[in-house]
Amino acid sequence: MADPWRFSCQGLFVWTERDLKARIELNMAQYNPQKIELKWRKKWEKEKRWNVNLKRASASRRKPYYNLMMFPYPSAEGLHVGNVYAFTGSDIHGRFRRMQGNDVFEPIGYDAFGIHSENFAIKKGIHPRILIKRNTKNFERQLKLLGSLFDWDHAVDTTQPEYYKWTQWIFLQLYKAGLAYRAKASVDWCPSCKTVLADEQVINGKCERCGTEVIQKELEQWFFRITKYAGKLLKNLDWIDWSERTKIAQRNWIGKSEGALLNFKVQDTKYTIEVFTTRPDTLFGATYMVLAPEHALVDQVKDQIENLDEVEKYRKAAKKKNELERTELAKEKTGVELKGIKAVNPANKEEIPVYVADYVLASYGTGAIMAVPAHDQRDWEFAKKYNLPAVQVICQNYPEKICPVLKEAYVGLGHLVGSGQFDGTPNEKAKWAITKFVKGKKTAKYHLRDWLISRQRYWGPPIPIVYCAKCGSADSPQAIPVPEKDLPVELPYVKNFRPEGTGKSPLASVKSFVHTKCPKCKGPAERETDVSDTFLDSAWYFLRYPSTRSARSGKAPFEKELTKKWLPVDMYIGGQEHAVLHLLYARFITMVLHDLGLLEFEEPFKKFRAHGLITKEGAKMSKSKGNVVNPDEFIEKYGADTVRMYLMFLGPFTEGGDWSDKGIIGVYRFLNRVWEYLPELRSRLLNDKKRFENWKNDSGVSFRTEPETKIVLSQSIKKITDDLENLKYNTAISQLMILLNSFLKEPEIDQHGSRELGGGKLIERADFEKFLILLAPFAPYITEELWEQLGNKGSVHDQPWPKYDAKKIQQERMKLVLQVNGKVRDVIEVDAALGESEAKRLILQNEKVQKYLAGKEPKKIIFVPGRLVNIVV
RNA sequence: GCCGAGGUGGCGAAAUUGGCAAACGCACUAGCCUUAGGAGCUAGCGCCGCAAGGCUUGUGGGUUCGAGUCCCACCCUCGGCACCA
Repeated sequence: MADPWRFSCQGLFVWTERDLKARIELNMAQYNPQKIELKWRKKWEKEKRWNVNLKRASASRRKPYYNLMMFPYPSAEGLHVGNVYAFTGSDIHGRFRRMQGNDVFEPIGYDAFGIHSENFAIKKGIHPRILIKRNTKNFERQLKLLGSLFDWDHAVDTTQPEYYKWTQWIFLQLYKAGLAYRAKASVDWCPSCKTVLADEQVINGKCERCGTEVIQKELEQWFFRITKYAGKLLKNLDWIDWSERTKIAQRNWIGKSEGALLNFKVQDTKYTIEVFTTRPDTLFGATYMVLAPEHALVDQVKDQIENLDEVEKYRKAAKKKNELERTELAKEKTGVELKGIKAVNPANKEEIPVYVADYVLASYGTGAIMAVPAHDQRDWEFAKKYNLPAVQVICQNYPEKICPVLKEAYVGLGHLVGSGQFDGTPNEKAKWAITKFVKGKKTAKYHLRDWLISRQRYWGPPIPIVYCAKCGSADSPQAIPVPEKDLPVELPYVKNFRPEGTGKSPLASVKSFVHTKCPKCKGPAERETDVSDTFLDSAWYFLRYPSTRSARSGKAPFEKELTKKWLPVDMYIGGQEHAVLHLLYARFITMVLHDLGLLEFEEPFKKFRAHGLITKEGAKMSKSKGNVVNPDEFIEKYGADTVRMYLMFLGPFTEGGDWSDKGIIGVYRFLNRVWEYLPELRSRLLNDKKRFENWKNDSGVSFRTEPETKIVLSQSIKKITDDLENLKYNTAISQLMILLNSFLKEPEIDQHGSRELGGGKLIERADFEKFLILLAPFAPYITEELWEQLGNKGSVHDQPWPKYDAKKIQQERMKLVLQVNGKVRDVIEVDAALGESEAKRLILQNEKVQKYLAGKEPKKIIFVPGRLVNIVV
């Protein structure tokens, strides 16, 4: 074997002059990332270098590890730096796990359905099918530059019939389980996107996508009963290993409140008003009631309302208002009394008036409230305006019985007053006592609403439902699910894919699509023309990845064996912005499939970590601001290794960072130094070897002390390993820089064989190899090239993760800080094992310290082993 | 209003969790090298001060031998939710 780096005695390496010359020539060439990255990319692609055999991956030796990143939406602009940031951070984690001995499956795909693609297609006048194909191709090219572990054989595209067939199949499973239902409801409608939106897609009353104010529309829509899972979605948050921030966001979104359902009889009718309240303890203070304008009771007792005209006018006006107007912060509350209608407070049997007012929402609780002006600020304001009495029933001064006169609602703790037999009870305790007293029901309500999945758009999977007038009636045709064997319901190619704003999808005008046969009675029937929400596509894609190549991929969405082996996902990395959308929906769908016996787990992602945001000059990147960083440009200039490392170096991965076009040069310089270190290492090993031999022959002394570099190396292995484990890539990179600097600074052996008498200092080839291994997850290309140039067989990426020598981290000598009254006065070098008495002796002797003591007697001396001594005077 | 994250040099940021504040890098300054440099190398670089020395982690207080880190009060920035009864 012509390995010029043959191992020799004393841990040194020798090689022939001829070999050395060839190597030096080769390596003197400048670092050319484009060249080496192309070389390895080609090779890796050809070999499908990172693909794992999903079936064969065995738990016995290499454990399967499913490393998932949020799949991108392939935009026309191409890969965003934010994408590169997320994917690199995730890939480094995958590479780290791989080197630690796991079989890592790292798939990628495209979330290509949805309004964003469609809106862009409309703007450009290009059909989304053509556009997405183009974008996807460009994305693939860019993604391949990054040097990630992607398994391209398992790529997924949500717009392909073989994928959305199963999205539709999932809809059918939910339908069969009674979890998908159609209902007429007042829903959020975006006039610009011309479609309904899910609750989660309305931000401050505006459309999440285009920022247009949403309006309310009464439409018949498909919903998923996610509220049925509210309890479980909330409870499981207690044990899943997710970023705490994300969990809190989900908890807030699910928004559980504990309270009671109470019934108020409506005088002279058969009706009762049911209210939900979190404050049943204040029931004696309820002086009126409020119904949401949409509340059914208004219609039921119409005949008895004396001012029906006024009431109807108010209801109509309320209906016209959009969400924003209705929830306007500073807005004054309005309402109308239902004259002639009285309700009875079940606690004290008093008759109280009933109002309709739009500050009460139909969509929460029961759509009706009991108003307690003394203890609720909103009720207080309303009562003040309409001269309604406020009766204080919670007193903070109990038992003094002198309650301060209220200037606003008192919402704090206290004891009950004016509440009959409950007087004197602490209010928390009174809650359930009063509930019981009036035969109410303790219950919990959630902020979470059912997931509205219908979209009146073109670019999505058609909802697999057929409406049959014969099975139902002409007025209300029956909804018949498309049989599973007839899936997919293919999305037809439609020339005019623009939404009309009629409340119907563009598919409604495609006769060949709409007219079909009823699967049940075979009579003529019409298809559902809405498509489903993009978030349904992405709610299950991670289940599909492992199974795309399986023989049964056409027969089942995910194969049992593969799913068992690879899921749930071991690590999921993605943006915090999906905390309540995608992540909640994915959990919900997984839970449903679990309950249907299709999955063995109910939580899809064992571990989730949210990465931070990349900004430019402190601002979020956006086209309108013109501060978008194009990763292509920088990859071309500096190479992917540099771009990867620079992004990770910016700041903690979980917090993001600020991109600077200038700062990237620092990392590029670092990689250049790494590159140029190789020839230096060679010449140095040769010189050191010769000098070492001379010196050894002369003196006969052997090495005693460890070179500084060895200590730094051990410290670095520990630090980098810990940092990778915690996604602290920025400090891991700084440690790699420190390690290289340490190599560069390590003095050569001088002519006498040693830099210092008796202390040989040598850098070994193995040290540099360890450095390359540590660097490999961050910069996969350059490390592989240098690994090869070192004459090594195999790949740096197949090396086991280095272990460190715990003993070497502990230095023999250490710096001891000397303090007087907590202020540092000197730092001295001492033996690491220094004891307390010796330390005290040293500090008292110290010249500088004595100056500050000024002859005063020390009151106390504190010794912290391994760190400092402090004298208190 | 509620929930969350944060405030450290000119800039991005570190700080083994209570023990040398500013690691690592960018920018900057000086010198070397070079025909040249938006290349490389060496050194310097929180603030005040000629120096000795003093001061410094949003503000004010506290605990401690010792606080960027813990406690109390307040100010500011960013993100999310928001008439949720």
